[in-house]
Amino acid sequence: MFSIGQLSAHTGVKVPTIRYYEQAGLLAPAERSAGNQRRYSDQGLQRLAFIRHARDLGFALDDIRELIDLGEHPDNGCREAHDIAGRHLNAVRERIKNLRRLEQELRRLSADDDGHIADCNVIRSLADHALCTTGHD
Amino acid sequence: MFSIGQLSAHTGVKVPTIRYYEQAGLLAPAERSAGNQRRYSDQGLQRLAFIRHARDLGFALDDIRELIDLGEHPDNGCREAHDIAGRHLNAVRERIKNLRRLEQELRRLSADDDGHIADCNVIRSLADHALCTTGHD
DNA sequence: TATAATTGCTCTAGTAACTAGAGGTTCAAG
DNA sequence: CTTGAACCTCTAGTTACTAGAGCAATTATA
Repeated sequence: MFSIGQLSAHTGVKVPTIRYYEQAGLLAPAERSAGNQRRYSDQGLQRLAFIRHARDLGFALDDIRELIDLGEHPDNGCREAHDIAGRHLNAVRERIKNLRRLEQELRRLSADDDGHIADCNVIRSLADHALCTTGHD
Repeated sequence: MFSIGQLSAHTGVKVPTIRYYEQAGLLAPAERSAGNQRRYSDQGLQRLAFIRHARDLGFALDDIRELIDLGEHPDNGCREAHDIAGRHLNAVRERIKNLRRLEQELRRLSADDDGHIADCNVIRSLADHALCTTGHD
């Protein structure tokens, strides 16, 4: 049995965040000690590690809730789990594309200029979208 | 002079968002009509376009506030503006790197398997970080 | 010009995913 | 047995908006 602090140390998830996950319904309400402090089993640790991992991969809490549900009903095939992961993969690819365009323009925007604000590329480029070559709309 | 709706149409920024920017101090309080409705000049439009563009590029509102300040004090060189943009560029590159790793793992995780939840890659991989090859910690 | 439809106003509250703080209790070490 | 760290609950703050209530102004049509 771990205290919440030990669980936190094992998973790298901060203590208030663990409590938050519980009240958000991602973790089942923990057992309590005689003095009302949370106590966790290995199972609780597994569950939190799952959540942590999924969060690291950028899954939203709603998605994670769904994945947990799927994992607990072994009969329902895993097509849905793949759907969630697939959706997320697409979203990630979109984000990479957008960030690449963005990187380009930021690089251009950061190009050296002569140090007078009136001619400052950064300011001017932001002010005048017409100067923008990458079309990020 | 534009109404807030026209400004919105011109810039693609939603009406409540424009009001929000005003109360957040990014836009100067707009002039008002006899009946207390906001009226905007070309200047207001320029400013909002600036904000919009910077937001599209992912700058935080705090950064934008700072960039606006810099743009309004022409004497202060533009080194600081470059600093902000540079910092942001680094952050963007970081994010791209992370997302690439993430894409890899998601792709692996989405690989086909046999449709029984007990053996589902998605669930299993999320549950057991040891299966993860990409080291996203 | 009268009226209806649209747009605008302010204010409050909700969103995601936490984080921080107040004020008090329990636990583990010495 | 006492001290100090870790724990408890609860409320409120964060970012960048978005949604809704309830009412006022403007614009278009009759």
